[in-house]
Amino acid sequence: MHHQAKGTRKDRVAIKADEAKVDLIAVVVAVNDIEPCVLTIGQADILPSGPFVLEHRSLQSGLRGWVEQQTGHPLGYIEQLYTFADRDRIGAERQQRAISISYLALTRKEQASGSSKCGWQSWYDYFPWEDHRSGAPPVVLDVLRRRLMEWADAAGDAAKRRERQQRAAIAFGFDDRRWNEELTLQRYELLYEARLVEEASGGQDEAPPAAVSGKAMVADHRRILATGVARLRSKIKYRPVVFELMRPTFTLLQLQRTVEALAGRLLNKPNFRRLVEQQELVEETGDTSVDTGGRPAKLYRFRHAVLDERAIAGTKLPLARA
Amino acid sequence: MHHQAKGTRKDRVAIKADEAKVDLIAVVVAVNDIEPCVLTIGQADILPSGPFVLEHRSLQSGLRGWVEQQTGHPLGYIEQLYTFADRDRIGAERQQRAISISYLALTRKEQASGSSKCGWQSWYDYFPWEDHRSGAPPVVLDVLRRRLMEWADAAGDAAKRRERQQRAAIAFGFDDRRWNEELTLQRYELLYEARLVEEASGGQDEAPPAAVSGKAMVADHRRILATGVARLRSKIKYRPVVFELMRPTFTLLQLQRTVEALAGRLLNKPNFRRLVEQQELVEETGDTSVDTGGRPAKLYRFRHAVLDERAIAGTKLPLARA
DNA sequence: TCCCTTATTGTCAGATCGAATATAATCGGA
DNA sequence: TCCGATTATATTCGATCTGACAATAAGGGA
Repeated sequence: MHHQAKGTRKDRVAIKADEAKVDLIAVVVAVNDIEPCVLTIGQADILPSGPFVLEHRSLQSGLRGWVEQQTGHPLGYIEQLYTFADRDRIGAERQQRAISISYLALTRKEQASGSSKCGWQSWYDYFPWEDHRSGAPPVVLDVLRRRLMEWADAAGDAAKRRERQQRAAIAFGFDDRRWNEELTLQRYELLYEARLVEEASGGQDEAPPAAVSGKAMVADHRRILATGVARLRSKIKYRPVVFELMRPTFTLLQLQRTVEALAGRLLNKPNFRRLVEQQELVEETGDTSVDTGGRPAKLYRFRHAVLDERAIAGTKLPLARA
Repeated sequence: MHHQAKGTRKDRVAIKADEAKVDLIAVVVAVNDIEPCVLTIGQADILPSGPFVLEHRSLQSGLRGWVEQQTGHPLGYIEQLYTFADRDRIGAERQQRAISISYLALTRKEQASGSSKCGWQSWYDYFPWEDHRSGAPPVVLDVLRRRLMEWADAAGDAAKRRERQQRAAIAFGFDDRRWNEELTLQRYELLYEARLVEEASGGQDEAPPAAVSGKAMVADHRRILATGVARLRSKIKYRPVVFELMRPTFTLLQLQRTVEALAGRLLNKPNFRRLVEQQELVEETGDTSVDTGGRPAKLYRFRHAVLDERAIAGTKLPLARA
């Protein structure tokens, strides 16, 4: 659908030469007990992906096809993340554009039919600084903080130094600022800019700290993963998407642990209960769980009716600030 | 970046044949006084767009180029909206995919260098049912309501009828439900599905009501516009993007009118003031406005510092519920 | 039975939000 | 110049929401 108000006709000629290769790429998320996981292939450094071809009915179905073929895992909920235009890729014979359309998908591990080369990897292997469930990880953040300050000090003028310091402080919550779990992407991009992640330092350039900078991924996959994490952390606050990650029935504590795993921070139990219940997101099944010590917990199921009733209105899960 | 875990090599062959044409398309928004406007070309039925070609450094710069060329209007703030894969377009000689990457852009009308064939058109010419600043528009909604109920009744079984009724009621706030201004896209899609907008009824099919179904646009441009409206209505609540639409200095009432124009609903004046001030989004210039009757209003400017300080944290403009 | 663990319910103060009211400043006309 | 119309700005009040903490309930094991 190309409309020209004015301009020359030579564009018409250019169009033929400017076709692009379109890739679909998936951030598939599941949570088991307390770890948020992403589906990977290869050496746990590649996100499932493949080209969008004519056979595909739609972008979504193309994505489902590739993920299922590469990992044997059928997808449920999916949503578009972002579209990147990768730098002119080296097309052997001629210049060509590569477009990557990324998606976020939510499932449960069990749905996997024990297939081949796919693996589930914890988010926090790639982003060790993102898990604040036991407080801010001290070792990791101390190292990163030092390296970030060095990076800031290396800037040209004083204004730039201050700007870098402030950016780092906001993103990572330095100087008794509040940690904001939604800034995952900004944090990764900051570390990239400061060459503190492997992907940024062409090779062993400035040798970033080992266990603190996280596991690297191919190309820009880790950045896409960060985009997915950020999106999901934001979305669980106003849409009932967590339930895509839950078993058909669950206890409220399991639900809470799942949210906490995604958010990377702990919640207040009574308050969590209150909000889930007063929003009527769940209903009791009547059963109780076989639990591990302590009083048995009631089992709940998601009230699918809310999807119709409130249709995307307001469904906020409260994330504690403490 | 195409990674295969397994699968045949024949994909490699397919890739060459499966290149796609990529289009960039822009929803450019400005507000003057009290009307939210979108930048159009043609008979006010086309959004600025053009192919993404090799000359473009990036998607964003490509978009800026096309908009500036077609409308003479430079863009400031832009953000990606959504990527569509249009149904296999009729490529004359061979099958080909068409990908549309849509963007939302915010500017001010004055920045236009009085250029050629472009025009600003009120949102509400395309979506007359979306403007609730003087209450729900009675004529429009009454007609739509009747037509939607007819559509619901035309469904096969009773379950489907009820489901359609409920969807319509939620989207449009029937039966003393609350009007949710963010559901612009759902409402348009519902009307499309019910064939109450011109784009859906192939030609003069079911002749939708004239002034109530709004001005039509080419292809799926009106749907993209609806996506932009919905995104912006959502975003102004948690990011200080309104200021992209304001002059360098403004009164608080002007700011409020702008937000109201976008949201399509009225706000409570003291409360609006309170939130803007307590979030320190603005600072006084010291001047007062030459106004139209009544006490002169202080002039404010946006505190650009908040962009650094809070970096995308929480900046909610309160939209009244009444 | 006591104690430990976890579930579930309840309370309370502070922050927030919506609505309404009160005061201030300017203009235009009597 | 005084008055009222108009708009800006400031303040108050009550309802609701939120976060933090405390209290009670129900099971298992020693």
